[in-house]
Amino acid sequence: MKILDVFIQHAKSSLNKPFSYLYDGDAPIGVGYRVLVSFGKQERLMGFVARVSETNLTAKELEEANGFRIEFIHSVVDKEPLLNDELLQLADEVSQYYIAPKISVLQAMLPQSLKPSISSLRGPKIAYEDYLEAVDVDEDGLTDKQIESLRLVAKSELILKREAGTPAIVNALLKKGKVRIVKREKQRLHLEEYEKERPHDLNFEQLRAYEDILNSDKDVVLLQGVTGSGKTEVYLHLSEEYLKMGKNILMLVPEISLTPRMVEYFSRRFQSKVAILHSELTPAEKYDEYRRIAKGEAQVVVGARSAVFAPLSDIGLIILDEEHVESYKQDGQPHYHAREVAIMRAKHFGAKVLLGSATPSFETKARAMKGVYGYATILHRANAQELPATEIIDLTDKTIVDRQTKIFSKPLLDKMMEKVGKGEQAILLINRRGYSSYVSCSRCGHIFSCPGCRGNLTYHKEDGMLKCHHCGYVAQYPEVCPECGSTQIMRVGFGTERICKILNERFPELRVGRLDSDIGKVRNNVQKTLDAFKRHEYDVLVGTQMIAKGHDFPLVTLVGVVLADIGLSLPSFRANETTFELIAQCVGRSGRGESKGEALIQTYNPTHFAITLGAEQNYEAFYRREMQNRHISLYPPYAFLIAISISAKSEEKCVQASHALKDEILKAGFEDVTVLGPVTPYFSIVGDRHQRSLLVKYKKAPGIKKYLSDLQAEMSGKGGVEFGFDVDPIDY
DNA sequence: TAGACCCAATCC
DNA sequence: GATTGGGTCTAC
Repeated sequence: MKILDVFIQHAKSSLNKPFSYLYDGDAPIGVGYRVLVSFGKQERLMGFVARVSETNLTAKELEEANGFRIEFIHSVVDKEPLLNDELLQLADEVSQYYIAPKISVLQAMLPQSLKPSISSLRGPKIAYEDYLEAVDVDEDGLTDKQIESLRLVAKSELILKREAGTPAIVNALLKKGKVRIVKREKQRLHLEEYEKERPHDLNFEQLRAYEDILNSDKDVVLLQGVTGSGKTEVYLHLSEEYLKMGKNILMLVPEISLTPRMVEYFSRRFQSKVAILHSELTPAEKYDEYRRIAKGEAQVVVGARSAVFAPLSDIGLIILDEEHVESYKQDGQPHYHAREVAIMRAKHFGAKVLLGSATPSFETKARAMKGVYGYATILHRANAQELPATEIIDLTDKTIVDRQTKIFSKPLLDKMMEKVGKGEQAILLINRRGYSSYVSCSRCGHIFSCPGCRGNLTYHKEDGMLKCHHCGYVAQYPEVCPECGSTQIMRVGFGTERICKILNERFPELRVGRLDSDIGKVRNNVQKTLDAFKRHEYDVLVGTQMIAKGHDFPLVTLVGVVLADIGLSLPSFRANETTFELIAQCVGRSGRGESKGEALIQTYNPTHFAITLGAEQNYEAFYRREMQNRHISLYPPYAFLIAISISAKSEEKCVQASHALKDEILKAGFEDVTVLGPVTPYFSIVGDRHQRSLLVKYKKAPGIKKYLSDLQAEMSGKGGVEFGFDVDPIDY
């Protein structure tokens, strides 16, 4: 008889330990198999086998020896282990580094249909999907959420059922005959066949970088090349070299929308098989691709963050394009960073990691300067284009602001119309992160906020509703102010929607496209909008950071940053860095075709160094200057950070526990550890729990993660207090 | 005093 | 994460 040590599907710190089960069946079993088990009063849970041992004892003897009864598993789910030794070991390493429950790491590594979770059994083999079609758009007697959903369906002709709203809402609409179900065959991934293409010759600088990388004795190399310097060409030549050696390539891009382009590059260049892996594939597509890779049918894998876990073997080279981009760090648990995971994996294979960027993250740049990483540079644009002419526009000068629109300056509007008149295109960039517009009463100043989480509600023109970006609450747009009864309700601030509307009012003939995360929610819409822009169906594209990355639009000769300051006001030690990056990156977007580009940056802080140096694309000066700040205040890369979030139903308990935890850590006797806080985070209540956070800072504190992990195992869950970690947090 | 409601402990 | 059992609150 076998004893199986099993991790239960629930990713909770108090369950982050193996539970023992018995098995004496004939089906093969081992580490990396999933099993169905009962757990307490829960009849059917998924478990993941982490250890197998033989025993000669009977169930009864085992019960006496252990002091508790060991149950038999229900069944073995898999016919073979889900993960190989390399990936199992990686799961351990990631779980330890990020102080995250092991099961959460396994769940992040595997595609939906293979996750150690009971939901994976609903399987990817579904051939049909339910779509919705609007039948009757009369909104009488519907709830706000139902109206929102109905309007969405009506607007989109045919929409996936699960994208139209929660099942409860959609079912209510179905029952009332407002919408009906249309069945459509589920699309499997279709990879295009591309014509083969001969390698392009590298120019002098590219060649030198290529050789520097290839000959470097360092495992990790930073390739710092200005925007438009042809880093991709270097990636392709290096890949060719590694493919020739019989090694495989993992190619990571920061945004899902960048994968198709990269896949095309690789497919055109090599006859080798390319696989795609990212979170917007359907579960079935993802399952197919995952299996293909695991069976060794792919030599190149292209994908976003989670593709770093692709079951590719014999990896020779891992490339992270635009390595500084924040989206490489996962928001939720486990808070892993694809760059660090890539380095862990590369170590196992003896592979090389190539980090490419025009504006490297400070962590990477500092390591390259210290000689920990190798360093290669490309200082000039590939086609010897000049960098765009950049102008900073001071919005505090009221005479320069356009009276009608209030948010645009005259130079920006003039320049935009001039370019469009010449048949060229413009991009307007809005940095909305950490900033939301709101709706308020202009008589009494009442601000409409979300009853659930206190976030401000924002107005959405498309369906005329107020929405909470944080929790998804929806309400009708108010006729009168609930405080004073006034009807003078106004919308303050701006988002992409409003910018588009203002432009349309001011210039009705202008064709304006919009791209932001709201649009991005509907599958493939991002790509459609980008393609349409590329085909010149729009003159101007308004969008968030999404458009500042990677895409090549030859006709774009003007980039306007509508308000550059927003990032600066964020309460983060990275505020300057992200502001600089945004400006430098998007200035680089302009003028990639024949004609010289221009960039205009509107700001209330025209002399701030992050903005002036960003406009010049002077990374080195910015790096030197900002590194002094980091040094003085002891932030990365001069120190390591671990953010701890503490939550409890009672605010008092939460605060108490936070202080207790801080004292505990300080008492533990680590030499140079400081603990900041507790502070109240921006969203102080999530669900029905109050939140506080601590920040642990250290330069060198061996064993601190083990200590924190043990502390969590010991204290978590007691007294209704929970805590979780974010190692190397992005937004602090 | 039954039922509603909340909390904390437990799960192999 | 889900379930439960025991404690307290509350409505009649």
